Amino acid sequence: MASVVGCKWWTYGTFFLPEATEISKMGDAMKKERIVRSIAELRALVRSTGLRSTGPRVAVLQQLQQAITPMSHAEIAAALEPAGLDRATLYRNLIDLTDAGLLSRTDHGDHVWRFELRDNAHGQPERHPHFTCIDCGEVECLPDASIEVSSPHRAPRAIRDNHFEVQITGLCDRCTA
Amino acid sequence: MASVVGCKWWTYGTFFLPEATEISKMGDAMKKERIVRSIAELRALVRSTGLRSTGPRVAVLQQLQQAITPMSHAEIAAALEPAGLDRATLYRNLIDLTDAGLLSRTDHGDHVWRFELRDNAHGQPERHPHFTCIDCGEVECLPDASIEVSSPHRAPRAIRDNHFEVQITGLCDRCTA
DNA sequence: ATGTATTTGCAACTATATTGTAAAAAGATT
DNA sequence: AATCTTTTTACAATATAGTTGCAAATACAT
Repeated sequence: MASVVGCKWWTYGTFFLPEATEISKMGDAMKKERIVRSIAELRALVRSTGLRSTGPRVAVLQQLQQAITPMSHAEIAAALEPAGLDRATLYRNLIDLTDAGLLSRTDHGDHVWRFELRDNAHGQPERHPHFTCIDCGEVECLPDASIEVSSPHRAPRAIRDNHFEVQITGLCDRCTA
Repeated sequence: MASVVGCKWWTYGTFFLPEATEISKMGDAMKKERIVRSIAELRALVRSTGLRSTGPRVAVLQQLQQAITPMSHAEIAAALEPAGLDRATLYRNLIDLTDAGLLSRTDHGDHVWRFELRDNAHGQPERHPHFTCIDCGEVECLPDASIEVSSPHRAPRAIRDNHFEVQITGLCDRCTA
């Protein structure tokens, strides 16, 4: 008799996200921007992109909306594998949700892909620069206003048109001390 | 009788670098900064760091001093493996030369480590921002003056102290068209 | 020339990410 | 609610990137 295997995601809700990330650590600016969506809203959000609303996808979105910084595949897997999520499925979902425009996938200078919930609230996707510590790897969100990119002659048009992402690397305060 | 294997690097010189990268593609600013060192100078440079001057190391430096943009491990390997350089040796040398301060290792936002000759000519290591195309992956060096980072309250100290690297991603002119 | 520590080349290995697939689930239709 | 079609999942197998172990070869100080 075959052992019972299969999807453990037939329940949407409480058993996801065993450890909630501490939202209290967020800066005020980040807190203000944050929109916390219900399970039903997340399901609708997924379906609005044409993708089907599945347990793993909602769990990923719910995890990321609780995160205070972009999360790597490994970090998300650590949070959701205990509940039965498959690593390959997670990879595919992260790519699918990114292609669908719900997530952004960035390499913050430390050679690790990190995923972040995109806030498309105001039509234009919200954007802010990130600071990554070259020592401990911690990623910090910076206010948008902190970077001024001038456009010298010969600079790519994307810079002149303000269509770009900025990534800063250095030693964080904790690792400097 | 054992087959003849071993180091093919006993000759320093001409047979390295089968295809020279086109220096003519460089912008004027980059050209001006460029210092082209002889084999003897490169050997001395390596030894000045405490590392031994070996064929593979000099070949790597010579390759990078001809490159107009940072090069990935794969690109360097493609250039030097035909001459007999081992992949693992290349990995180790890139790390060693980086640790010694002769190279910089950066991820330009596309999840590929790239290496660049550092110009320590004026005591302070030269630094400039990079622009990486999110479509074709091409990396472009930008003039240092093009980025202005203001330091808002709560920003990491490294930003205030001007100790950081800047990486910009977007669509390059070719991929925009 | 000789001796010693470093470095190389090769192979084995780990970690990270992708692909193939049968079975299961989502959502549309009845 | 039952059925149907397409998408998605879970597991396995595979690919890719990077690291480690070690005997032989090399660099370079003496």
